[in-house]
Order: sequence, then structure tokens, then C-alpha cells
Amino acid sequence: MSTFDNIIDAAMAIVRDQGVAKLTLDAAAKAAGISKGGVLYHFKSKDDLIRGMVQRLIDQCDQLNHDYYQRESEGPYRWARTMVHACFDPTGPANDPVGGALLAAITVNPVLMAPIHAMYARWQERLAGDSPDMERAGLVCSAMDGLFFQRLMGIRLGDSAASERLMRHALDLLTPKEGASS
Amino acid sequence: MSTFDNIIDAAMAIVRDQGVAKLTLDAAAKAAGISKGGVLYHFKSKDDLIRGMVQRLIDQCDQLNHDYYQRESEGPYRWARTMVHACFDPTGPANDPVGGALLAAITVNPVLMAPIHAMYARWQERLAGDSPDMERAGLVCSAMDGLFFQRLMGIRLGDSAASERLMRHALDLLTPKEGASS
DNA sequence: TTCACTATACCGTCCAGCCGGTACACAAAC
DNA sequence: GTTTGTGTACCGGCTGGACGGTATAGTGAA
Repeated sequence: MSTFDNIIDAAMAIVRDQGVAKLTLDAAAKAAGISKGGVLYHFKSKDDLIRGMVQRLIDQCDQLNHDYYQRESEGPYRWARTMVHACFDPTGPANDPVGGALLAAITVNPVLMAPIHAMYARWQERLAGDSPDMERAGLVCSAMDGLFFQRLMGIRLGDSAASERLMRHALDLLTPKEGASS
Repeated sequence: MSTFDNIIDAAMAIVRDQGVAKLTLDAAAKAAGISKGGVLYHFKSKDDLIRGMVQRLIDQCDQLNHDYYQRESEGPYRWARTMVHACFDPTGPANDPVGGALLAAITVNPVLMAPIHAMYARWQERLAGDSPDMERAGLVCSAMDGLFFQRLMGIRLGDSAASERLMRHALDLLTPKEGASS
């Protein structure tokens, strides 16, 4: 793997394992097996490193959404259903240390959140495009957000079986039934 | 207002307006109109200050939940409905800078999140006590979490009218209809 | 006078960013 | 084919500033 990506991975791992406060250039360098100078060669500042982490998170989300969208059956709420599946993907951001990018960004410099805002705007558009009921889609996706952030904050509610049931319930809400409104 | 609470308010405001990184003892003191020595008189360390912020958040949540619970009609999902109303309360944590306590805690010292975890455990119990369908309640409450965290991260989706519709939809899902299961 | 509270000065530590230097690969010049 | 030059990747020490925490002195009310 490239040193560039290696550094980002190391930084993510630090945030997950030791907390945002421990993310220093020195620590990231050591975790990546190089020196601080090496880190600063690839990222010209700490902000820049965090920008890279955020971009990684976004890329991963886009990739995951794209993959699941292809697999998802056509019809209403296709994007919303995609989001649900992506949220429960065991290799997705919800379960990976990439989420730490958010904490790092909001902590060190809230301006670095801008790409995230843009990402949400894109999602919003997609949802609006194929959701018969935008409130329904928004609620379910917000719930996915909730689950994601809970994990990010170290809050664990229920086991994997409960997660499975929750996912089914979410998908159920996105499957229009004839003769039943809610 | 007591100096104690004044300092906490000032700290919250800093986190909201300038980001967690700017929350220093000096800054909190200045914002509260006293000196650093004064802050350290009331809180024996920065961790202690953040503990105070977290406690404030929890107290506010408990208070809000209690109030809305009284007003909420009896029946299934009473606690879940309470959570929805509390989430959209304009003076509640979702719209107040108190949420910054979470960011400060997770950033400076993840151990400080312990009271939050306990709070979630309490909520979980309450929900389980009066929710006919725990998945339904969990999903709706997770959505409230999602909205809360989105605001915390500076993500604004939709205006107040959209919020209103979202709230109604959430409450709708918690109002059992005869002859319709989901 | 005592106590609750606040101000000021200071110390030790940590960290971001800078910079001079090294190693190596490749290439053009002679 | 040796020398000289150029660019990339990385190293590690240094420094200036910021921050948490301590010590101590001061102040006003009871």
C-alpha cells in the first residue's frame, strides 16, 4: 500500500483506539512506521492530514453506496434501502475506524467538515429523487445516522441479532404495502 | 446565576461557536468573565469541567424527558413519543449548545462518556417497558439521535417546516393503527 | 478574622511546523 | 562509465508557542 494511504489508516486507528486527543503527527508517523518528517512530506499540515481522512471516509461511503445501489432492486425508496444496507455492512464506515475522520475534523477544525456537508446534500438529492414519501425516507436514513453516531461515540445498544431485526424493520418501512399507509 | 453554571455555559458556547479545540481553561475563564484561577477553583481540572458539562447535558435531558412524559398521553410507546417531542423541543439539547459536552468528552477523554452510556442504558430500559414493538421504538429513537448528531456536526437538512413534518411522521409511526401492522 | 472566591505569575510538557540533511533513483554530460 | 545534477521520499532535531496545572497573594463580605 502507498505510504499516503498507510498514514491515513494509521491516523484512523489512533482515533479509534486511543481517542482524538492522541492523534498527533508524531503518533501518526510512528503508527505508520515512518517519521514525522515523512508525514509532513505527504501532508503539509495536520489539517491536511485530516482532510485526507475525511476524503477517505467520503470515498468509502460513495463506493459502498454505489455497490449496494447496483444490487438493490428497482422501485421506490431504492436509495433509502441502499443506505440501510450500507449502514449495516460489516466492512462499512459504521464499523470501520474511518468514522474517526468526523471526530478529528470537528475537533481540530470544523471547517474541515465542509466536504461532509456536501456529501449530505448529495444524499438528500438522491433520496428526494426516488422516495414517494420524503419524510419516511428521511426518518429511516436519520435512524441510520443515529446508529452510526452511536457507534462512533462508543454506545452499543443490543447485539448483532438486534441489529438484524432493526435492519429488517427499517427495510419493512421502505416497502410499500397495499392498503396500509403506515 | 452561580459562577459554577456560568463557567459551564461559557464552555458550551465556546465548543459551539469555535469548536472543541478552542476549549481551553483560559478561554472558558475569559468567556465566563473570570480568570483561569477562578475556573480551577470550581473545577479542579479540565476533565472535571467536562464532567460538569456532561452532567449538565444529562440533567437537561432528564428534565426535558420528565416534563414531556407528564404531558404525553398514556398508552403504548409513551416513552418513545416523549423522546420524539423532546428531540424537537426548541430549548432542548438538540438545539442548545449543551450537546457540545459530548464532543468535549469524546475528544479530551473518552472515559468521560461513561455517564452518557449509563443514560442510554436507562433510556433503553424505559423504551422496553412500554413499547409493543421494540424495533419500531428503537428505530424512531435512533432517528432522533441521528437528528441530534447531525445538528451537533453542523449538518442542517431542511427547514423548520420539514422538521415539523418529520416529527409528525415519527409520531405517526408510534401510533398503532387498527388493521395495519407496518 | 475567616472564608469563599478571584487574580497573577509561573512551571513543565506537549506539539505543530520548520529545516537541514540523507538515501536513492534516474538522467544528462563529458 | 564516471561524474554531475535533479527530483522524490524520508529522517530527526529544533523551536516557539500554547496549554494544563500549581502556588500564592489579594479582596470583599459576614
